[in-house]
Order: sequence, then structure tokens, then C-alpha cells
Amino acid sequence: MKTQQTAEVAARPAGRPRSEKAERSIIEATLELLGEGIGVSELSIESIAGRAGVGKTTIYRRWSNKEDLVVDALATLKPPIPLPQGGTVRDDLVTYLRVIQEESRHHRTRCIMNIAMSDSERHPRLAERFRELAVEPRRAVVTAVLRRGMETGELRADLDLDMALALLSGAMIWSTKWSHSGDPQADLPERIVDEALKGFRPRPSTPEPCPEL
Amino acid sequence: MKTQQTAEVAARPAGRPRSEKAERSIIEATLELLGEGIGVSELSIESIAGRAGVGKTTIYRRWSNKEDLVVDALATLKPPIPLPQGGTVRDDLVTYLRVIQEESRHHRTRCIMNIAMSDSERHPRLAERFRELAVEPRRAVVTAVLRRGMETGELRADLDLDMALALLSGAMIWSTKWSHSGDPQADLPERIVDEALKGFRPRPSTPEPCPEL
DNA sequence: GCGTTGCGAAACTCAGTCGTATCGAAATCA
DNA sequence: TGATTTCGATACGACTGAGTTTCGCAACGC
Repeated sequence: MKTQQTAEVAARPAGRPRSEKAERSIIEATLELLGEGIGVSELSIESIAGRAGVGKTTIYRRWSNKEDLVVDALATLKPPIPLPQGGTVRDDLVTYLRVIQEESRHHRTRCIMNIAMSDSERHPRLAERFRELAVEPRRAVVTAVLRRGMETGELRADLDLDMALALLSGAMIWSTKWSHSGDPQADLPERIVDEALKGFRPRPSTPEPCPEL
Repeated sequence: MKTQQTAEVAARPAGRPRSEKAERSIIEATLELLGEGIGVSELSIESIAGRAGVGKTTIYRRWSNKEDLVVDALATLKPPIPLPQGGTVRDDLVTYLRVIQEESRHHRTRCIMNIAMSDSERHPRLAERFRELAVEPRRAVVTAVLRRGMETGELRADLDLDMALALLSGAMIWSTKWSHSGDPQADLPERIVDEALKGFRPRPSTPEPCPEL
């Protein structure tokens, strides 16, 4: 009898149920601290508990170690990038890079990105979560845009999609990080997209890309 | 009299001179630990002293804080990239990317790169040192290669050099970090360079880049 | 009401690190 | 030889954080 009851799917365990509010506070506090530049290794359970207004016990009851907590916290980050879909391929790509650029202005996003780039070496599960949360959605969006361009003839039919994504995203990150001047570089997305679209080689005199169309 | 002597340039201070060997051990130990994946924030003076076989005093006597030590340690890293100069622009660029790719295979280099990407947020002097040590030499080499190509007509005369460098280097880093498969990707340099050279737009039928030459 | 479980707060032990101080030995110069 | 400085080693007090335990109270089912 008892066995049947406890085996039920929705069998509520006896006693006071765990507070969802506390759980949300803990995760929010974790993200806040990470967003303030605290690295994963420096992140302490005590600081999280203090920030969340929660006892350490409440954290340890839910997560057995820091990595689990951070992984779960990152999982709640919603990818804030919808599709820029709409105009020409060039316009869409510029829009895409502009969103990335805008994100990298926010301190919080930059810190999270740093964790993704750096701590993923020591925390494979973090890296996996990041790929799933941030990289993959962006890859899907850009791939869709590029594929459309290949169909309309706006792009080469034999374009290497993975390389195209790497060139665009990589260039954006590199420029943001290492461009010698600290200026805002407002036209960065346009410059990247235009260079990528044109390529490095000279065009054979005629400015018209598709003469016979 | 005495004042004149102590004012001399090469006036050796009395007492036992500082050991150069200890200094080298300290710096080497620092680089070793960083190369093993220890982040700057987790790096402890005690662990450095232990690894170097040196008393903590010997470290504190030379560097007043950890950041100074790390900056000095990084300064001893010789940029192992000479010029790949030689063949066509395409070949030189492929060679350049291949060196980066080869570097990123070594755990030590990867860790140092992670520090550059991530800790530069909190340690501006580290970022500065990195730009000077790693970014700037590479920029110079690639810029020279590209400029040569622009002169010979192998590349567009109005090429945006900064963007070209960002596209190439950024794509390499992005691919190494986020390419979905964990495979070696031996042909990555070729693929990146070829996509970058060709650009995304279709060529106007003729495969000959410069008909009138 | 009673048993059970979660809550926040506080105390605890254990370990690591910091930066300083002290020690005897070693290295250098006058 | 003696003064001076560095050497590695060790100890020190202060601090921080981990992970556990205890406490009194709150929330739930029965």
C-alpha cells in the first residue's frame, strides 16, 4: 500500500515543501555575481547565500557542488536573440552582428562570455551548456540567413556555412577584444559583413555581380 | 665622498646579491602553474614558492603583488611566430593560421590564451601586455602579407586590413573553440583562407580574377 | 495536534592563503 | 674580519571559505 503511494508520480513527500522563491533567489544571485565579474573559481557559496538572503543549508540541500549550481543558473538564461530575418542577406547579417556588438557592451554579458571562453577548459559541462544556449541558436539563425542567400543567388551556391559563421562571429569577437583603439566602432558590423561578402580578392572589373541575370 | 659613490650608476648595493637563478625559477614556476590551467585569481604565492623551491620572502622582495609578477612572467614569453613570408598570399595566410592552430593544440598555450581573453577584463595591464606580446606581432606579420598582396594585385587594392586580420584570426579562434565536432579539423586553415579570399558573393561566371593582366 | 521536512541563522571544524617576522647560513664588499 | 644583504625555512596571526551541525520556527499532510 505505502509502496504504491510513494511510487506514484506526483507523490508529494511529507513535510514542508521546498521554497521555489528561495531557489530563484539563489540562481539569480549566482548570475548577478557572475555578471559582476566574479569568476567561477572565486564564486563562493557563502557570497551566493548572502546575496540571495538564504542560508547555506538551503543551497547545499539542492546542489552538491558549485559547478552544478552554475550550470543550472546558466540554463535559465534565455537566449535574447530572435531572428533578425527580413531584408537582404547583407542587412540581416549586419543586424545579427549589431546585436552581438550591443550585447558585448553590457558588463554582465561580457562577464558571462568570458566564463564561456575561459572556464570551459576546466568545466566541460559549462562549455556544453554554453554551446547549447548561446552558440547553437546563433548558428541556426545565421545559417538560415545564409542558406536563403544561397537560394536567391545573393550568395555563392557553394558557400561553406560553418566557415562563414566562424568568419563573421569570430571577426566580431576579435575586433571587440583586440581592436587597438578603445573607440565604440559603431560601423564595425557593416565593415565586417562587407569585407566578408566581397572577399579579399579583386573583382574582375565589372561591378555587376551577375551579368546574365 | 660617500654620497658620490652611492650615486654612481653601477654602484653595487652592499651585501649578498640577489640570485638570478631564483628569479628565473619563480617566473618559470608561475608560467608552469598558469600553463596547467590555474587562473590568475587562484594562483597563490605559496604555490609558486613551493614549485620554484624558493621562500615566499624571495618573491615578496621582488614583486609587491601578484599582478606584477604575472605581468613580468608573461613578458618573458617569446613570441614564437616568425614570418611565414615566402609564397603566394594564400600560402602565407594558410601558414599563419596553421601556426595558430598548432599553438592551440598545446595545453599551455590554450591556458595562456584563456587568461588573455578572460582575465584581461579585470587586469588591464595584463591585457596591454598581451596585445604587445601576442596580438601586435601577429598583426604586423599578417598586415605585411596582405599589403604585399594588394601591391601585386593578388588582393583588392581597397582591402580593409584590420577587418581582414579580424576575419582570419577570429575565424580561427572561433572554430577552435566552438566547432561542433571535437575533431582535429586538419584543413581548417585552408578552408578559412579560401572562404575569406573568395568572399560570400558569387563571382561573375569568369574564374579568371584579372582578365586584362 | 503530530510527525516530517524546509527554512534562515549561527556556530563549528578544517584547510588554504596572505603578508610579515624570525632564524641560521651563505654571499658579497670594504 | 665585520657589516650588510639575501637565501630558504618556518612560524605566526588574521582572514576566508568549505561543508556540517544545531537551533528555533514555519509549512505541509494526516
